[in-house]
Amino acid sequence: MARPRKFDEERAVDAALEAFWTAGYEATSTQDLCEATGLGRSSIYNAFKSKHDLFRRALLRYMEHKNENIEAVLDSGLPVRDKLRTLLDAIVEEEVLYAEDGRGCLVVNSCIELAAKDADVARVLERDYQRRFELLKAAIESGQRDGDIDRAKDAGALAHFVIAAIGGLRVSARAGVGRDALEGIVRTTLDAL
Amino acid sequence: MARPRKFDEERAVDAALEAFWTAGYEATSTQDLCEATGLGRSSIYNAFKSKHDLFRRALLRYMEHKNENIEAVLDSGLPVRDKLRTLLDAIVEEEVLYAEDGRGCLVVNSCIELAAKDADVARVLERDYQRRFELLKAAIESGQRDGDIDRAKDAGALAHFVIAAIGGLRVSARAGVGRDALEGIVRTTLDAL
DNA sequence: TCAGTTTTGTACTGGTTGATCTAAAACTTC
DNA sequence: GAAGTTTTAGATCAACCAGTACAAAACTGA
Repeated sequence: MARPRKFDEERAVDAALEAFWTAGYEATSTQDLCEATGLGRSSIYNAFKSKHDLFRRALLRYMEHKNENIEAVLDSGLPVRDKLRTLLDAIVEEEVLYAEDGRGCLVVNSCIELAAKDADVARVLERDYQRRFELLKAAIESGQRDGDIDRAKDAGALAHFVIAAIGGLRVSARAGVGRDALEGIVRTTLDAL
Repeated sequence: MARPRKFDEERAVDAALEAFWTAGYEATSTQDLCEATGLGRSSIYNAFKSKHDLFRRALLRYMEHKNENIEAVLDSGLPVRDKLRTLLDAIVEEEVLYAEDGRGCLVVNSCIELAAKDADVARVLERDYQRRFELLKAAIESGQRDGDIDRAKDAGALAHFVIAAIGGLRVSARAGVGRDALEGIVRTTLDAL
């Protein structure tokens, strides 16, 4: 039919993700995106409608990847408390690791940078939150059936609490809190369940 | 000596704060700052070294104001748990209120937007964290002496936990979580102490 | 081989960015 | 009222912004 594309669209999204992740949406210029993807302006604007559209794709990809990891942990046969501990420990590990190149979590970053002024992104973030909420709530309810978590407690409230704890962990990490203190926060959070 | 200034520097910082608060550092242009303060370019650059310097001043002012409020609550004669409940309830109130014009907390916003790439701002944020940490730790220790909080627990760890909870509340609020769920998070947080 | 189609490289758009320069205006002190 | 000092207004700076226009290149199917 016609001239074929020389690049893989998914790869390009991944590269763009890397750029947005490290610098944020506003601070990433289209030039940066060209350099990160190795593509020319035309190729990018031909494959994606706009910088905003490319960001949306990158964000969705990030969420997909992150949620797969979460599901993997929650689908394991471990007792709930261990599942949640694994999840929270991973956040600490990640933040301590990322602290060096200073990128944090793209979802949290986007909540702060964009949710208020970008209705489109806000909708994506809200849907992602809902998905994580359902996953966590189901895990907690299952833990209640197993007797690992007090049945008198509201599983939904606990799920919201765990998600908030993760966000808090990430903000604190960016504020300069060290590994030990972060691990303390994880312990206190788990004690609350 | 010379021509006197026609404007109040503090007022200008306040106006700039308002602008940075609503849009973030990067997204606020020097033109926006001129309009927000009602000053000309020259006046701003004469009084402040740069956009960055003005932001720093605005951020410090915001912190000062916020910390005054926190100290006022912690200095009240209330039992610790009530102090902390007051603090957390105020966050929910604030976030639900701000959700309409969508600005959130400038400290949290700056942690996410700038801490990683602006060593200067990072230092300011770290010092602010430390200050809030000390205030909370002291309040919790006092609560332990009163018998309101389990003495076996580490006051420092609890203080870190409370700060993280506040950050988490703010991120969740920006992700679209509603008042009821936020209040649930507050309840769970208080139960953990 | 050639018509048809898509991708790609390059130049360019109008607009905005943070910051500076110059000179006039405004004030104090002597 | 003049000398000296600072603030102000407005023009201006090069650099960069997201996005587009256009034509050459590269491929497919006939």
